[in-house]
Parts: sequence; structure tokens; C-alpha cells
Amino acid sequence: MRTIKDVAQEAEVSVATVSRVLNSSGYVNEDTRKKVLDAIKKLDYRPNAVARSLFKKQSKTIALIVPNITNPFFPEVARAIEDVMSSKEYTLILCNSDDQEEKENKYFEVMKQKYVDGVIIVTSTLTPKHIEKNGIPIVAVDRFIDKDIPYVSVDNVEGARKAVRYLQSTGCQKIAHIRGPENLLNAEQRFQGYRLELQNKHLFNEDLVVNGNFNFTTTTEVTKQLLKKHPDIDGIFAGNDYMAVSVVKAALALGKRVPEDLSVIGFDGINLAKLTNPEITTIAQPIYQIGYKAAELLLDLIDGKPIDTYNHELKVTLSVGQTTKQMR
Amino acid sequence: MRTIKDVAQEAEVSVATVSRVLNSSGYVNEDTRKKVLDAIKKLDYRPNAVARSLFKKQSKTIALIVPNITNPFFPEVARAIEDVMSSKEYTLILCNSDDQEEKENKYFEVMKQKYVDGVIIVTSTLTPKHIEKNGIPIVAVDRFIDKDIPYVSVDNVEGARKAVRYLQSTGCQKIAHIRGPENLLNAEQRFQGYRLELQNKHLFNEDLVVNGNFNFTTTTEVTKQLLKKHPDIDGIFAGNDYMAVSVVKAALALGKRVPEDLSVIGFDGINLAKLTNPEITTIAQPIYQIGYKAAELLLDLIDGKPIDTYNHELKVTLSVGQTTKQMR
DNA sequence: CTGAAAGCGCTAACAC
DNA sequence: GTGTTAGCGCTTTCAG
Repeated sequence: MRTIKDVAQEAEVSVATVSRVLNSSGYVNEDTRKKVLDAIKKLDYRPNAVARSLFKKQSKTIALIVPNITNPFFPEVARAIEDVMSSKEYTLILCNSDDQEEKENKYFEVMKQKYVDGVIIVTSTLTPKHIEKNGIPIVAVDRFIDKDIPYVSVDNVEGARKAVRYLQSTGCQKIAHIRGPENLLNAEQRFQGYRLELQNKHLFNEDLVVNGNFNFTTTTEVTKQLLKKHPDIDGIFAGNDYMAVSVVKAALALGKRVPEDLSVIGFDGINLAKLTNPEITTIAQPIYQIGYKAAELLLDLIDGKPIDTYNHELKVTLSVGQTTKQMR
Repeated sequence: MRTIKDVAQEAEVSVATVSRVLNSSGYVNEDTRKKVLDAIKKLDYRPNAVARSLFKKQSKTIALIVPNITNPFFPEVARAIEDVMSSKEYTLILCNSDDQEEKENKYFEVMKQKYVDGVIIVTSTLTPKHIEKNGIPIVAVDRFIDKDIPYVSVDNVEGARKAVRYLQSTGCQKIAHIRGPENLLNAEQRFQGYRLELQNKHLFNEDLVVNGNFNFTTTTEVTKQLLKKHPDIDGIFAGNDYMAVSVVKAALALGKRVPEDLSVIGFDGINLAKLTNPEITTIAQPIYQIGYKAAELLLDLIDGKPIDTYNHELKVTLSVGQTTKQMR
């Protein structure tokens, strides 16, 4: 690869001048500018990004840390982020943390060594303290970290209430909830939403809440037990789509008809939800937009632009599938 | 962040010595080595990866270029690659090409500017010529590029034959094929496998092959038409799982029972296949292993190790679900 | 065994 | 307007 020196020689100017036209900084005569441009074209010169990074202490690179890219929610987020980043000449590094703090920290270490400009992270283990000491711009997605850290997600409480209300509007009388992991704020909020909505009507019964842990097999198990114990349950709000699919399977295995005997609604709106048979009714998050917004916020942070709002809770929408009855 | 100079001062040695202990290169007295190590610990020093890259002309970074990370096949590949890469202190850059040559080339441009050490790519547009001029180590995944470029995938022809044979073994007499895009070698090979297997028994009939383009909606349409025209079709081999799901939907929509009236088998073995109702029977690729192997090969390439085999076609396995009948 | 110094390719003062 | 030069932080000859 050619260097700025080669260009300078070819154009018969100094490297400083070449640098100036490269960065359109400082004054440079139109004619010499042309000479330089010609030389660049002739030599097919491309500036060396690493040398530039060394000087500027920034790399035009950002990182995305997710628990596991294999989880269907994240690829769409990643795609959105990569879309806005590549349009701004940024490069995206992908990291899988498996929800382990140790791995997250290790990634941060590398990020600093590589002058990575910022990171978008989905985490429930990292605290503001960890992050502060890294001194690297951060945006949180899906899981809240701190008031000072831009956060993009949805209103889980309201989404959950919406789910419950919809089940009721289709005639469900006894609505159970398969919740996600205890330590996940997300899952907790969805549970709270479920509870609130039912408590308001004096219908809440904690026996109807079981933990599926966002896990397929576990969910199948606990759902079967629940339905055997309470055969009159006629609606289930699952903490996410993945579990909703599992719930449907469990119900069918027990000989229940969905939605005639049992209605099921999920949360997330991953593509999977529309591929199953029957298609899952769900509270859909605007997943792509979440990633998009997060990327924009990070860019603002990097550019030192003021952030007017730190908390971005985008709107969920009801996506009606075939696991719920027609509204009455 | 501290620099090597700080460490040198703290340890009262030269930067050269520090560099030597950092890289365990050259001779360095055990005592001074200890002094340096102490200084490093005391200052919590981490070498600057960018400065190192500038000198070494390599970045401990590799790139993965896929058509779209949102396609359920790729996250698992990405995960595998990231696993081996991060274990070797490499960082993974993620790129979405949307199968556009222009985007691929743009990514390569950036890779060179950033001294990216190698790339793993899924492409059907890039030719050896493009790649050669980039002079950057490459491994092809899922889609073959050239004999000189390490390639990891499965034997699509054999996999397809296996699919057809299995349908026959469960009693299917009239087997149709919903194929993938014409310009995709993959899809072509699967079609060839299907044809070969049937031709051997003089059962091939080109009227039973339609193009679903790896697209959900298209597949639903063409499948319905096909089944209306040939109501006696009792088995369908779909070119991938995604289309298989669509085929099942189409069949059910026409009032056919799966698998009683119509058996369906897919190809790929993405997780999705086991989440649908009924679960899709499929020819499963060892997706994670494919990514893993590709990563290992790229590392060898980067390290200048000799590659003994360029063509890696891993074994597919039959994954029996509920869209096919019991074997007789 | 260790240090001085050149240089990786680029940018930004600072002169002229 | 343009050139000279001192770094950015690191590695590696080359002396000693």
C-alpha cells in the first residue's frame, strides 16, 4: 500500500499539504489541490486508518456487546446498528458476553487498547462504576444501567398491561403468566405490568405466575404443571415470544386447543413469532428502531453532542396472530 | 492510559527492555524482568494495540462478511467464529453485504485501511480476481469461491439425495422440490441432488420443481399453485428450512394434513426448525462447526501455516421432526 | 544483556 | 499557501 509520502512525491508537494487536502483542513491552493488529487488517483492511494488512529486516539470503530448473537432478538438490533454505523464510515465489532461480567470486562479492556470509540451494550451485570472507569461512551439497549447512560428499549410495564388487557378483551377470565428470570429487570417489569393490570380488577393470583426463565425446555415443563393444576386457565401471557412458542407446544401436548381452550400472547415480536403454527400473538417491540436509535445516540455521544433525553422507551405494538381469539 | 515510556521510567530501564519483556523477545535479565513486571502491575499498564498495529501491519482483528445477519443461519456461524477468535485474542468485525458486490468491495477497502488480518465471507458475487488484488487472507463459508480459497460447507448434493431417500423410505411416491434462487450454487446443488436421486429411479419430473427463491411469501404462493395442480404430491423437499416452514403453512392452508397427506423435509437445521408446529424434519448442517472450522482455517492462513485441505464439506445429519411419517 | 535511535503513516503546530 | 518537524506508542535493528 502507498503512503502519504508517495503521494507527496508524486504531486511534488509536502506531506502536510497532502494531509490538508485529505482532511480538507487549512488553506490549500486550488491548483495544488488538483495536483494532489491527481496523484492520489494515480497511485490509488488510501490513507492508513491505523496511523490516523494512533494520532487521533480514535478508530472509527464501535463495539456491540450482546449476551449471545444467537438469541433471535439481537441479530436485528445488530443489523440496525451496523446500518447506521457503516453509513457513517464506522466499523462494528461484535462481542458475545454470555451475560458474564468477566467477559464484558475483558472486552472493555480490548476496546480501550484498540481505541474503540464507543460501545452499545446489553447487560445486567455491569454497573455505572465499572463503566465510568473505562471512560468510553456507552449506550444501553434493552436493559437499563443508569440515569446517566443513554438507554433504549420499550416500556415493559405498559407492554405487559397491554398484553393482559388484550387477552381480557378477547374473553379470557383466568390469565396466567410465565415470567422470565428473577434477576432480569425486563422480566421483572413485565411481571409487574401483568400484576398491576390484574390487581386493579382484583384478579391477581400469585399461584398463576411461574418462572420459565426465558428457557424453552423449562417453560414447557412449568407450563404443563401449571395447566394441570389449574385446568381452567384460559389465557397465558408469556414473558417473551420464545416462551410463548413453548407454551403453545405444551398446551397442544396436553390436548388443549389454541386459542379455543387457551389463548397465548408473547412479548418481543421476533420474526420467529410469525413463522410458527399457529402464529403467535405478541406485543411487538420495534427491534430495528431500537438498534437504530441506540446507534444514533452513541454517535452523538462520540461527537460530543448534548444528549437531551437519556431514556428512550419506544412504542410497542400489538401484533395479532392466531393464538388468541377474535376480539368480542 | 499509560505508555511504555511510563513503565520504562518507573522500572528505570529503557523502553526497549520493556518491549522485550512485553513480547518475551530477546534476552532480558531475570531481575530486570521482575522490575519491569512490577512497574507494569503498579501502573496498570496495557500496551496500545493501535501503535503495535501500525508497526506490525496487523491488527488482531478479522472480519466476517455475511449477506444479512438477520438470516437465522448466520448468527450461529458468527457465534462460532467469535468464540474461536476471542479465545485467540482476536476481535471480530461484522459486515452485512446484502449480497451486493459493491458493499463487499467497500468493506474490503476499509479492511485494508485498518490492517484487518483476514476475512471470512459468504458470497456469491466475489470472484478470485477481486480477492487476489486485496491480498488479504480469506476463507469462504457456505458458498464456494475458488479452489485456492479454503471453503467450509456441506455436501449439498449428497444432503439433498439423503432428503429424497428419506421421504421415499417413509413411503412417499411423488416428491416435489421447492428450490432456491437460480444464481445460488447451493440451491442449484440441492436441486441437482434431488434430480439425481429421482432420475436413478426414473421418477424425475421437472413439473414438480418450482422456485421459492428462499423467500417466505413466494414459497407460500408457488407451493399452493403446485399442490393444486398436482394434488397427488405426497412429499416435498424444500431447499431450506425457512421455505419448509412456508410449505407446511401452505399445505395446512389448503386443508392438507402434515405428514398424513403430505410429508415435508427441509435443509439447514436452523433452530427455528424445531420451534414450529409441527417440528420440521430436516437435513441439518453442523452450523456451529462450520463457523468453527472456518475460523481455524483463517487463523492458519494468517499464521502462514500450510493448508492441507482447501475443501471442507462437513457431514449433514438427518433431523427427524413431525413433518414426515414414521419410517416403514 | 541493555540502551539509543530509527521508523511504522499520519496530523498539527509552527515557521516562512 | 506551503513546508518542516515533532510527536502518537510501539518494535527492532544495531551498538556496546
